[in-house]
Amino acid sequence: MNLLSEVRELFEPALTALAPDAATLAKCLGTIGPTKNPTHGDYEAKFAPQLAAALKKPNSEALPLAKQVLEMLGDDPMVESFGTAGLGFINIKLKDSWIAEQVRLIAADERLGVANAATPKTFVIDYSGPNVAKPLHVGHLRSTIIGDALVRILRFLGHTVIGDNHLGDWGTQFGILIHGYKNFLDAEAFEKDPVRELARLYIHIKNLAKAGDDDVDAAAGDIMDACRAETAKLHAGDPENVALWQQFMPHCLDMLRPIYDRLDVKIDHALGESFYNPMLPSVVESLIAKGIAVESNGALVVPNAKGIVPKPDEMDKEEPPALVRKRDGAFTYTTTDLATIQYRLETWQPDVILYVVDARQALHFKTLYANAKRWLGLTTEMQHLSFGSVLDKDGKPFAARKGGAPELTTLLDEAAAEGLKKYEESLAKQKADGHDVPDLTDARKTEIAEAVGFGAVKYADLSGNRTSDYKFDLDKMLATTGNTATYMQYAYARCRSIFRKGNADETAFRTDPPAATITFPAERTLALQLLKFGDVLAEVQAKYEPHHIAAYLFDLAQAFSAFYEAGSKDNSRKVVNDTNPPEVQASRLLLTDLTARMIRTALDLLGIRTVERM
RNA sequence: GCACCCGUAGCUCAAUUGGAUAGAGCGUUGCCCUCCGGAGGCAAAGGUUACAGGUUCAACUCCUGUCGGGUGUACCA
Repeated sequence: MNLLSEVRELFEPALTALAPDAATLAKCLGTIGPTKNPTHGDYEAKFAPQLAAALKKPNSEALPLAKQVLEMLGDDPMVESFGTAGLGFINIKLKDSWIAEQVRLIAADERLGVANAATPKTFVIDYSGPNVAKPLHVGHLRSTIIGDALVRILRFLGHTVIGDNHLGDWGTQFGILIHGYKNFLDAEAFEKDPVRELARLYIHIKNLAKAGDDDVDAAAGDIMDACRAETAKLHAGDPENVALWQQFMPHCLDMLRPIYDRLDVKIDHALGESFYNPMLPSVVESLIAKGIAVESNGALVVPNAKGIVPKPDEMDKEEPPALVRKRDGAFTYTTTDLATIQYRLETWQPDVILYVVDARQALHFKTLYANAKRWLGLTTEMQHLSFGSVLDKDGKPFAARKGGAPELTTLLDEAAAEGLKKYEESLAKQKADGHDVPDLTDARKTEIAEAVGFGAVKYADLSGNRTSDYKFDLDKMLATTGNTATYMQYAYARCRSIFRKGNADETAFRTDPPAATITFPAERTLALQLLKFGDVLAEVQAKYEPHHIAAYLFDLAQAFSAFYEAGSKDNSRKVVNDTNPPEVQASRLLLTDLTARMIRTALDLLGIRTVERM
């Protein structure tokens, strides 16, 4: 079920006959879409002015052209009526009976009418990628959440998706840990809880270094040099430091695991920088052999896009080259990323590689792609899906200066606490209003609290398409009214409750659904909205923009609310009402159950949980 | 200096990628539970889409310039 495609197919024969070339045809079909303004009907086609222009006809010919197209179409079981307006815009109203029948069809489908991709592809999605030696903070959230949603969505659409967590497990942060371990270790604490002690050491060193920055203690300023020296020794294969790295790594991964678990994020692979370390010398050799990398200033570089290596004093006019080996012989992240691309191509043969990484690395990915292309001659689509960096409530960057970004663990704790608070408030209110509400077990309450709290945090990331910076505002993030995950979760629980009240056989409704009928406007709006899920997923896939799902869900939940509210003013419009004809009640229960399934499926694609009661 | 991203209601964000009257949520104001779940619904107020030009039947969207914010600018990743 792809509603938009079906509408476009209606017009395709006529437009093919009239359009002078394929480009015009595609452009004309592209103007067909859902209406913004409901008075214009359900769908609209705005190709007439463009088609007239392509045919070198004056604008006054657009409206007659639109009418000519409509005459070529004839009748269709889908369409109630066509209309034309203004310059030649065509308005399309779908037939109620057709909508109702489509609803019944998608209800019988496990996939809710969403077709598998016509040409399944293999995707590698590179996301999350934290530096493992330090506690995660909110800045790591976006990549993890957006990447996870894309994995879920593309997989649902029938693609092969490989998620890869490109851990930062080989950098300076380990020098910090090693230096800390050698100089500031609390052996007893390390024995008891290595994860906590490593985190403490990291923060301790950073604080010392920070003090040095402010010239409070000049000697402390040298501490980062000491850490860098430890990093260099590690990379040079110093046995003691390598042994420490091997000792630390499992603990570092232990720090990450609970966070991913709480977020319901499972990443297929975690091939970090260290994994590629052994391959780097051969990458560089190959770059030299193919004449791609050249020596400059003692370092080994790949020339910039213009094919030149600017001299140091020209660097402010020309783009810099990409450094693949430093003067001291160490490799860079460009080298690692090239090795990573090569490994991914050989191992998975992907059609597409997506990087979910913040916008500051835009230039790096641009040159990386160009260089990988020259080096490997790859045709694989590579795309950097960028997003802005984290700002504080006042819009200032979370600089390393003061405070810094809150830790993720703390954020998740607060989110769950807030979820619990909201639940208990709601519970108290319902009791005060004389409702008979069952006391749930603590386990159930925790389930609700986490669904609500974590859902709120995720939704904050997934409901917007901002490529600009991300303003971190805990209160807004955890809001549970309005356009939030909670609103959708609540709508779900309410659908489930109403369906239970209808006392109908759920399984039958999902395998051999009753006929749907449309009896009032809000019911029609809901039914039509249910048919649009496939269109939305197609759009999400085309642009890798999950936020359209959030917009869809909000529209759906609102459509359901309006459908439901209609019953509070008019008993004949209630979903469950024994005085209504049985087939009317069955149809409304079908819409209710289908709404619930749709919300649950769509939230699941965003990685957000639902609960049966809340 | 150069390059990239961004600027939409008081705040946070949408806008079918050039289409009809720029839409939501929060906040503000006023309504709606004799209840099929009020974590809800209805309504009002709030806009020269940063500014100035240009392109065309049509511009938040494309082009040029200005202002403001962010980021990047080879030996950190």
